[in-house]
Amino acid sequence: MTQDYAPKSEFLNVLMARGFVHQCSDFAGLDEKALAGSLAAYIGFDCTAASLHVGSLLPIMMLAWLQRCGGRPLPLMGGGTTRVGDPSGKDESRKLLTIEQIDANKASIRRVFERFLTFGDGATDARMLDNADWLAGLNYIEFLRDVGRHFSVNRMLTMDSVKLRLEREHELSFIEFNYMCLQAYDFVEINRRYGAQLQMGGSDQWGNIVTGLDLGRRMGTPQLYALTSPLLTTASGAKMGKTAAGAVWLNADMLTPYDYWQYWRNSEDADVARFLRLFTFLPLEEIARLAALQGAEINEAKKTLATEATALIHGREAAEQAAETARATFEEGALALSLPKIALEAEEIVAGLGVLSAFVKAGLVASTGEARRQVKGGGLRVNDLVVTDERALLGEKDFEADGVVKLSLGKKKHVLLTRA
RNA sequence: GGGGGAAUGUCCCGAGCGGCAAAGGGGGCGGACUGUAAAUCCGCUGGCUAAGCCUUCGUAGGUUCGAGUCCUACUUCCCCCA
Repeated sequence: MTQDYAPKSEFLNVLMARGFVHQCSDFAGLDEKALAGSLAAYIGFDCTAASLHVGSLLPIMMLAWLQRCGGRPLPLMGGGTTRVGDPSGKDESRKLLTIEQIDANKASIRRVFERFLTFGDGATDARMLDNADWLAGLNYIEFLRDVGRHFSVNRMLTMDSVKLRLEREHELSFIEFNYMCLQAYDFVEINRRYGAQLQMGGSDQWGNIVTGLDLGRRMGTPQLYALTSPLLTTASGAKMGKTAAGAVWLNADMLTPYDYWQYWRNSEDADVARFLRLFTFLPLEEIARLAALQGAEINEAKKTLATEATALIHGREAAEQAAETARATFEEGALALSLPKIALEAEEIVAGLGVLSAFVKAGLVASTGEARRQVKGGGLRVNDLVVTDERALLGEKDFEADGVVKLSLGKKKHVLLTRA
């Protein structure tokens, strides 16, 4: 839904050229603000998990570009709203997290932003916000009187998200209805406290953002703006960020840089150019060159994508290390000692460890039952030899010259067993 | 408040005359083909000390040789009437 608007400001220019823009409440107005300089914008992130995943990367990149274009990024932690539990995830309201959990998550998530943004007190320095600061202490009566009266239920009822639910006679709980109000109030509060005039977010947030914009008008803030990014799916339609092992986490302690690199390396052909534009800072000319590659050459583009994307969150060194590990493993078929490792106790090795349990221990399969099935399907290998006997034992002899045993599931997943 | 329906393999959807480890999809994993891609085809998709054993159909009881299936109570959700 990207408009034909030709932006004058660098910020909008970059965002539109790279495919970040889905909808904007007022291109011209926002463009002018951005051009005038010191545009402050925020994006909300919820803290229901200890790490953000690739799904959150897109908004993070938008903040990063804002800063690079001379604006002030304000990542917002939903410390307050998370306490209520976001009900927008249709069915069962998810279980509420304790305040301790939320705080721990918050602290853990925070670190990711430091990779992308420069924090501080200067005009274009990022600042981490937390809506618990103003929401937690809200007084219901006061809130109703000062803020609640500005919400037009009539208007809210016409919003797509609400209208749909009503038409299909789906349940829409009171708390869910109110969530919008809290989120809208955030916008006003953040404008008053930090001068943000722009809220960005995924396209599913459009309604919430616009409600905030509306509330601002009624409560006398300067003109506010909304900008949303497209909902990201892979070319074949799957949601981003899900793998068998679970979400693609951004924190290194929840997903190794190597696995993260692999995630991007395995992108579909049709996604590579788009992902390069969205998830790397490479210049568009360079991306255009990579995007022009055909056939097997696209693999070069994928490697660039993987390395660049990994460098952003894990650092250049870790990214290149991951690239090298992959190169040795896949292109030379060599034993890369930098593959993920699992240490075994000496006694286990002497006693001999069943192949099946070895794979379970390595985390490549979930149970010996699954290992057994994989053996039947020819999916397990020890030191590159297909496992045919599920009763085989791993012992001293299997530790090659390097002192490790390579376990592989399929062609892509490898783990090394080492001696403790 | 009255009446009617629903909850199934802990990823999702969804069949299930009292013999059921439980149809079928989707998703996922593995194999073949390729380029660590897509598409296509094939296999697998409760656990274990594995020709056997154990645990699953909202929860708790009951009937029965035997219960996902029948009965009772409870919980949650949905619909209709008030």
